[in-house]
Amino acid sequence: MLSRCCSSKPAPRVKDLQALTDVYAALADPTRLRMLALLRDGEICVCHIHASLAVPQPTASRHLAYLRKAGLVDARRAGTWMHYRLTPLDNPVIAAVVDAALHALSHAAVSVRDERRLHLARKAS
Amino acid sequence: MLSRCCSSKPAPRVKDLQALTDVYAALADPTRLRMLALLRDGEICVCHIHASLAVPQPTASRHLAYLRKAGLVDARRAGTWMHYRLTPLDNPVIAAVVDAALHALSHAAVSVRDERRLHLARKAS
DNA sequence: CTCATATATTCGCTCATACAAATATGGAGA
DNA sequence: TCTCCATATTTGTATGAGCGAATATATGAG
Repeated sequence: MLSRCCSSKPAPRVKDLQALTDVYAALADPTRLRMLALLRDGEICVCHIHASLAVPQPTASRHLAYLRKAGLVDARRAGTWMHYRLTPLDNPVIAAVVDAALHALSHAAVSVRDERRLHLARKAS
Repeated sequence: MLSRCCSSKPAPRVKDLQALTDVYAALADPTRLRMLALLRDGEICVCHIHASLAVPQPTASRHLAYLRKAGLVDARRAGTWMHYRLTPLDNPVIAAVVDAALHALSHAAVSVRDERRLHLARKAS
């Protein structure tokens, strides 16, 4: 049987599976996973994201738009630059899924490399 | 920075992101999620799966093959019947991701309904 | 061997997404 | 206003997954 867990919490719900499958679809791409891993430490502008991941700028923009539509990231304009950050998720069930992804990403070698490039890019600017 | 967690464990690794994105792609479908939720309680034969989910048999078979190729389920033949069960995952990082999915599914109303139909189907046979 | 049942695969189609390249938008500063 | 730079979107194309319907395989019974 589906065990009754976290019964003390305010009854998180996943009404239908659509919300869940949308999140998983957003996570099912290496470029988007690398972006989320980078954003773990706070907001980053698009220029640094596409430099750190070494992907073309339109590609970065498209994937960030995808993540934004999926509700996983927020954007903030500051002059010419757009800064992206992880969305604080209100649904604890979804939040746990995303946390598991971020945790898994911390074990990926490519994320460590991306982060190193991010620090270099930030120092250079 | 990507925080150093579970440092006491035997160094789980995600060499490239392919393994991770494959898992997320497998999870990005409502039928497959419902199947995994059902399999949480142990192995089930295909006939009960497609009856519980109320999907055509070829659809059930196709999605089960997908999950098997993704390494999330195993199959065992017993005469005419095929019994599927969750694969014990050796990679703890991947296992945590799947556990998060199963936990999320325990909060989905549709999973509760599927499970009820499973009990009815088993009683009837 | 033949039939019936359980499971798997193929076919034809549609839709969504990925990419590269080009173009458009929008703010900053001269 | 004009121009540059950062960012976003569009276009055209290719790939891949989903489904329903039909068909194929495999096991057990007679």
